[in-house]
Amino acid sequence: MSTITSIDPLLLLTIRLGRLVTNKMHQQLGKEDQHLMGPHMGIIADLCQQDGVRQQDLATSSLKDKATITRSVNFLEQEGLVMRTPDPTDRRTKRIYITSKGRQVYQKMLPLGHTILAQAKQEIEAEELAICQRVLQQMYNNLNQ
Amino acid sequence: MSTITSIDPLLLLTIRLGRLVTNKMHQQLGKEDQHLMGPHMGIIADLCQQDGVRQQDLATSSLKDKATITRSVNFLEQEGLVMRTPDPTDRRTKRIYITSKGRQVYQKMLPLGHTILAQAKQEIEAEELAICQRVLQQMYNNLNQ
DNA sequence: GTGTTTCCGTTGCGTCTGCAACTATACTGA
DNA sequence: TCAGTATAGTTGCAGACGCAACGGAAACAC
Repeated sequence: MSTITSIDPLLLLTIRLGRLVTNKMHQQLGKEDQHLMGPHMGIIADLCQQDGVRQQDLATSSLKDKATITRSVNFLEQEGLVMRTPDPTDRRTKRIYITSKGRQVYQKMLPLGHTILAQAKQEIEAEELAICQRVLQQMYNNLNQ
Repeated sequence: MSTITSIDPLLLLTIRLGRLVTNKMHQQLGKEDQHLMGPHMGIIADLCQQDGVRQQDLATSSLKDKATITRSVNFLEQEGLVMRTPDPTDRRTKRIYITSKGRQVYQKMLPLGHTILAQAKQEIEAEELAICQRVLQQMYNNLNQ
């Protein structure tokens, strides 16, 4: 992080907003669930939308290194939230499936997330939110070519 | 990071955009300067705008822990980019000043940053960029109360 | 077939990070 | 004045991360 985000106010905001949201989320979780929060939950959320993907897919969608994904999946597998199954046609790859316990945890996190989001977006017009999202997406695409 | 950013597309974008920009920045730096990039440069950028602040101030402005700032300032001091001087009226605090070498490094990073920013913002109307920034700021304020 | 290249996942290593505990100093109120 | 509290910075510790190197498996060349 940093250098460039310290130059440009818009990008600085993106970083700060992300940090702030994460902190809020963590505060409002019960002690027994805090160890589940954090970077691993992004994978759970991903899997709830598309199950049975490869670790490499999770890496690209989250913009993290595949090594990091390996370790996250290790953790989630130990916690019983996901399952690793070998791909029948390609012995290199492993397909990741979410378990029912994994879905439960996700359902538990969702309302918390929605509350924080509602607070963040209050008193902002829907149209302006849409523009904001479109601009960020465009910037991302511009850099990602 | 994550949980919530995986739920909300706008917040997911903020995280991804920040990561992408950092990666780009790092790619375009010469080998001998890459070790200067990274989280420490945010402090340099901060100091170029307001010199002689406390470490705690740097922590709050960057939303990082004061322990992290301590270690960053250690690094920057070793590299000769900043100076720690005791506060004359409060023996607990130390004032951080940027050195001329620090300013030089910052001036070196600036054009690189502007290039990447120009690429990111190309073909986006100024007005929409302004709206985007305003929305993010508002969301930040909403959460930060 | 064999050799080369490419891809998936794992592991080792170093860096960045926050939290908690600590020291030293400043402040506050009886 | 003195006890209690708050604050600035440091350090130990553990978690998360990326990069580089590796092994196994596929794909492609010839």
